[in-house]
Amino acid sequence: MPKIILNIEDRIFLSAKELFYEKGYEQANMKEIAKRADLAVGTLYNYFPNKNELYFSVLEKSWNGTFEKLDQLQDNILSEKERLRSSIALIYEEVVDRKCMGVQVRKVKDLTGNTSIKNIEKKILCNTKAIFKNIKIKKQFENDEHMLEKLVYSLLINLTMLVDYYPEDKSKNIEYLYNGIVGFFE
Amino acid sequence: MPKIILNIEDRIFLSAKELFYEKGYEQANMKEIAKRADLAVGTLYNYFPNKNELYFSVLEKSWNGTFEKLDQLQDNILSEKERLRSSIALIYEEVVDRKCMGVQVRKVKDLTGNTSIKNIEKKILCNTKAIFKNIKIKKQFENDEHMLEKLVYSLLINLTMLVDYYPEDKSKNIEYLYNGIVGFFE
Amino acid sequence: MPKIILNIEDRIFLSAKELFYEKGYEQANMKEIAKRADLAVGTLYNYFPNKNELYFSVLEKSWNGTFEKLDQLQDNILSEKERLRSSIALIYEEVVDRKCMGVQVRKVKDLTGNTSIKNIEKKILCNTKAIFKNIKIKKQFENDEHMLEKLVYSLLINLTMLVDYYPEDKSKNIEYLYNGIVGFFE
Amino acid sequence: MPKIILNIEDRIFLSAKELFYEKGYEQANMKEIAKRADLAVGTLYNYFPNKNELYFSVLEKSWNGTFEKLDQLQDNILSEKERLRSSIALIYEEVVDRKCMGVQVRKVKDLTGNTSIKNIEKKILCNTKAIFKNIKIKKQFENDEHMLEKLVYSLLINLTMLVDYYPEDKSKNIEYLYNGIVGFFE
DNA sequence: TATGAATGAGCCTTCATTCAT
DNA sequence: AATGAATGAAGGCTCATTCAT
Repeated sequence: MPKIILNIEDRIFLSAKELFYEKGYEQANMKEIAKRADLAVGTLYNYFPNKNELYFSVLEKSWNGTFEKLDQLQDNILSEKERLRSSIALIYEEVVDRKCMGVQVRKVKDLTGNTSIKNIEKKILCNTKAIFKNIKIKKQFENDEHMLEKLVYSLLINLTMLVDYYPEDKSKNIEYLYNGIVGFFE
Repeated sequence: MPKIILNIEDRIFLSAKELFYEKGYEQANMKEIAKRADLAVGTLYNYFPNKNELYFSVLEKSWNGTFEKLDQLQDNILSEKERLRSSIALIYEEVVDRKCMGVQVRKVKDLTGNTSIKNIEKKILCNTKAIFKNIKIKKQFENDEHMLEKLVYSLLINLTMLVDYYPEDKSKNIEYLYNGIVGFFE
Repeated sequence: MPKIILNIEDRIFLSAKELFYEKGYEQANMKEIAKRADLAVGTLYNYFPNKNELYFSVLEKSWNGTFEKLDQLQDNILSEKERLRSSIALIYEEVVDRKCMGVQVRKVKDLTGNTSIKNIEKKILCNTKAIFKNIKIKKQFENDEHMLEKLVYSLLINLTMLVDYYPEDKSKNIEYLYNGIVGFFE
Repeated sequence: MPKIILNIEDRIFLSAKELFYEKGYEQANMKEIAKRADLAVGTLYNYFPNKNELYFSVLEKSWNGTFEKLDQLQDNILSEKERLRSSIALIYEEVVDRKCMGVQVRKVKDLTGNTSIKNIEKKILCNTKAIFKNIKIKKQFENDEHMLEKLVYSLLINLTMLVDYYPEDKSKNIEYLYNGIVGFFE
């Protein structure tokens, strides 16, 4: 298989994604991101105005790819529960293979006055909620208006944790996630 | 009620706990920790060799308090499920009221070569596992040897997320956490 | 009136002059100079070896234009004092309308080891001195061998200051400058 | 004479004043200011929040010293013209000996939104104007409402120029400055 | 022992200059 | 000859840590 030569923006994207994923926002630094992308620091700034926006761009773009695949999946002719399981499996693989970045972004500095973070979260929330479409929540939880949101956040952070702590357990992890969710549905 | 005069170590502990909790490891800085403890920066270094170890000490001590209370709870004469619910409620209150610091510590710098983090995680794991004592896991999950660990981590990160995102929902949040777990038990 | 199409060198000259005049040497940057000249940065370097020499070239050329006009003025059949007043008025208008760059160039970086600055100053000095031709200095200042030079520098920096601080006061400013000088002549 | 050991603030003040004087705002850099003061960069920031405010503080303090001496001079029992000459001589010596910083501060970046510059200029203007107290302007200039201001600025920039270009000419320079001004008075 | 000013490595960012196209 | 993306040295500033008092 021929080695794919990435264009510069993709190289920055990949390098930044890896480093933000490995070290988190604070520990990752621009010099190292540039180095890993085999570029000079200045070049990063031709594509992104600063570290903060690079972070959010990477975060968003990294999720956008996942959302597209998720969208396609929702059109499949599967039972609701089967679709849910497949969706979880898909997100799981995305996080593992593409090192999708975390959801717990609240503690990251946001120089735009927290609008960037809020927007990204909203988007992630919105897109991931779709996997619960047509599934009915148990009566006892109907009075919790944030139920779906909680399930989304819960799914995502549990998934991140499992990938991080038990990287070998793929199928068991997916089963775990699925089971943690269906308990809330009829 | 007389104001309790805390000794210096406790003052550092409290101040550091608050700031690490509010701002996270990176954004919290030693000068501010000292200031809030009404001490000089140098004094911090008489009690803790550096910021990193201060962080881990605070993290550990902060959990130790919770573990003690958790221990006492396990001796109560309650049904297993009731004990579980109470335990979850207890941890929830600890995190909210006493500003217990997070579990997701993997991304924090660890100058000891990650031994500190590992140790603390092990301890948290071990102590929290106790809340599942005598509860039987569903057959279908018996082959997952890390099941209990996963439940612990899951409980703790979900709890942190709920406290962070839905601070007003206390009782619903506890119900959510409880339900997310019992689904794995018979 | 047809738009005059300037050649590249003139476009650079104009753009650079404007920006150096508006922002000073440090704050003006090559990218913006290129942009205003509707050129690529690289093109600037085909005409001038670096920012520093561009600056001095522009400075010199900018004064050359003024010197030519000044030269023509000296041939007029006017009384000495009238010629002096007209010369001052001419320089004043040059600085205002054509955004002639300043004289106080000593504090600007000079990569040539200050030879460029010295040369330009000498030239400005020499050419501006001409406006004092045939005018006799008062006895009491005859022993100051730099008298004429001082008058030139003084005229130029005062002029710059007046244009900068009191841009609305044109005729009063010229009167001020004239009066500041004639006091030294018989 | 014993070497005076300056306290840190004075060392910063002196070092910064020298460098700003020699190189101007842009060319002077914090590392070098620190080095010349035999201090670490961080120390500068314990005394001044940033380069910009350091500059303005130095500028202001540097003039304040001069103003005090100027004040004392105004009380002397001298004729108006003699007082004027002495005042000019005093300012001249200040600029030479103490490397008083320039007045032409307009082109310096002002992060406070130009309020700092405006305030300092106003102060310099106000204090230096005092040397013209009780001296009557010639009729022909009475209609120029900025006359005194212009004379102040003019005096100061001419002085700076003379010190810069003809450092050896002290007494002739003072004579030049005096003469350039009295021409505007009766 | 407590203090807090001094330290300086290290970070983000800018911008004059280069060079492959 | 013109282009403009890539380069990387250099600058301002922060903050964990030290150490003289």
